[in-house]
Amino acid sequence: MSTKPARTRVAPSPTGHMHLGTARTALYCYLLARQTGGQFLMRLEDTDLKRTVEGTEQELYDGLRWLGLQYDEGPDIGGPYGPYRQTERREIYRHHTQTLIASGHAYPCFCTPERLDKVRQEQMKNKQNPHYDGTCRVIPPEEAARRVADGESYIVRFKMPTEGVTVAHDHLRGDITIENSQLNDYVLVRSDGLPTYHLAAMVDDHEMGITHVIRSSEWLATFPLHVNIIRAFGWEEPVFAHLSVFLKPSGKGKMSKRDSAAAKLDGHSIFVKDLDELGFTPEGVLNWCALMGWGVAEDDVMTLDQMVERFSIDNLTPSPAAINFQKLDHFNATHIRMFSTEDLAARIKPYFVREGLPVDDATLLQIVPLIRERLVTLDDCLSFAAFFFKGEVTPASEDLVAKGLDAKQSAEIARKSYEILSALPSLSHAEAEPPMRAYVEAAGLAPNQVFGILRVATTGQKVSPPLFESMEIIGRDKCLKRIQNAIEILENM
RNA sequence: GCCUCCAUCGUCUAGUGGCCCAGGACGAAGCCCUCUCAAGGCUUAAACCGGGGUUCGAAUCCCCGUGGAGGCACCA
Repeated sequence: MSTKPARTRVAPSPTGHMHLGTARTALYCYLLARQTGGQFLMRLEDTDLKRTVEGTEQELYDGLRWLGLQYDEGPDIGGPYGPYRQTERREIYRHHTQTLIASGHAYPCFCTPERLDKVRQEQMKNKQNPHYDGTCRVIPPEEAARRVADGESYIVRFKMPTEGVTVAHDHLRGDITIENSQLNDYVLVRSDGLPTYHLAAMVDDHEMGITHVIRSSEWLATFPLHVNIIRAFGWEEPVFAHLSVFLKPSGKGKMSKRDSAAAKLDGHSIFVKDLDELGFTPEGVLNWCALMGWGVAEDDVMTLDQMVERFSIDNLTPSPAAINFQKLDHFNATHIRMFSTEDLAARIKPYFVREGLPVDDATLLQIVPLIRERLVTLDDCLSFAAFFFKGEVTPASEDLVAKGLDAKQSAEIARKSYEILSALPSLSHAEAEPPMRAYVEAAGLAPNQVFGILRVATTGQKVSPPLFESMEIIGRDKCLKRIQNAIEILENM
C-alpha cells in the first residue's frame, strides 16, 4: 500500500451509456485516492465531437454519484486544475503541440484522408502492416511551417523513433517491450484542431498532477506511444495500471450489443443506469464489479469503506474476467440483508409509490423485516409486499385448493379457520398461531395444507412472507374479509 | 496477417519455490431447519492448459507449444 497521497482520475467519453468498465475504473481510482488521502477526479474526454451523444455527460455524473464515488474535482464541480472538460482546454493542447513540433518530436502532416486510405489499402493488399508511410515526416520544418501559415489543412503526427525498442512499465504486468519499428506516427491533433486521446490524456494527466493512471487494457497497444509522448516532453511518468477487460458471460469475447440485450431480458445489464432501474443497489454493484479484477482471499462481502481499507493496487489481476450476473444477484441480495430497516424501507418505498399503492411508513417499517432476506433486487418488494397495501386481493381459485384435498374439503378448512380467527380479538402473530396450530393437529392435517389456504386467501398469492406475521400487518378485519371471500370462491368451484 | 498481453475448480479468485494430495466466493448437488418462498447451518463434487527444463523440492522461475483476449482510425 502506497502511503503517499495519490491523485487518480476517471476519464470517460460522453459517447454512450455509462457501463461497468467505467464504474470499475472509477471505483479503483476512488479507493486508491481515499486510502492514501489523495484526490479522485473526473475528467470528460469529449474531443471527438462526432461521437458525442447528448445526455450521456449527465449520465456519467449521475452514475458516479449513484454509485457513491464522489469525485473531488470535475467538470460539473470545478477544481484547482480545471477546466476538466477537454474541449475547454484547446489552448493548453495547442501550446504543448507547439512544444513538441519545436523540439522535433512532432510534425504537421498534409496528407489527405483519401491518400491515406489508398496507402492503407495498398499495404493490406501487399500483406504489409497498415502504417503511415512517412511522406510528411521528411518535409523541412520551415516549409511545413510556411504551408501551415498559408492555411493548408493539416494534422499533427508524433515522430516515433524508428529504431530500437520502447520499454513501458505496467504495474500489473511489469515491463512491456516493443520494437519501435512496429509503432506508427500516430495522429496527435486532428484537422479540426482538437487533440486525439493520445495527446490530450498525456497532457492532462501531467497538468493535473495524476500519480496513478488506472485505465482499460484496451490502451495497452498504444501504451508505448504514450510513454514516448511523455518522455518527449521530459515529464515524469505516472504509475500505469491497465485493467483487464470484461468478457461476456460465456467467456468468449467482449460484451456486444446483442449480449447486452440478452442480459437485459434476463433482468441484468452492464449499464449503470439500467442496473439502478432493475433494482440493483450501488453497494451490490460496487462489490460485484470490484471483485472482477481484484483478488480478495476471503470475506469478499465489503462496503465501500471496507474496500477503501483493504484495497491494494498490487492485488489487481491482469487477465480478462467473464461477467457473472448470478454473482451480481448474490452480492445485491447480501447487501440488501445488511441494510437497516429504515434504510431499506426508504429504498423500496418508491416502488410502491410508482405502482400507485397507498404506502405508509409505519406499515412499511413492519414489513421490511419480513421481506428483507427474500429480496434479490429492490423491485422484488412488489411481489412480496404489494398485497399489504391493496384493498382486496384476487386469489386464483385453483390456488386455494390445498394439496391432496379437493375444493369442498378446502372450503371446510377455510370455514373452520374463519371460525377460529374471528373469535380472536386481534390477529397478532402470538394470538393467532397457537389455536391454528392446535386445529391443524386435531384435524390431522399438514400445516402446509391449512396455512397454504390461508396464505392464498389473505395474500392472494402462493408465495409470501410468513403467514401469521403477514396477517398481523394486514389486520383482523381485512384478513377475515379476505378469508370470507376465499370461502365463496371455493364453494362456487 | 502482424504486434502486445494473459493462462488455477463451470465462473470470479487466493497462492510470489517447501505451510497446497491447492484455500475462499458464486453457481451445482445432498442433508438439516421449515406454513410457501427465502435466509441460515452442515456436507459433497469441481482446477494448477500441454511438453520440456532449472532445483533436493514448482501452481509458483525459464523455454517451446497450445488456447484466449486486446489492438493495428483524423474513436476513445
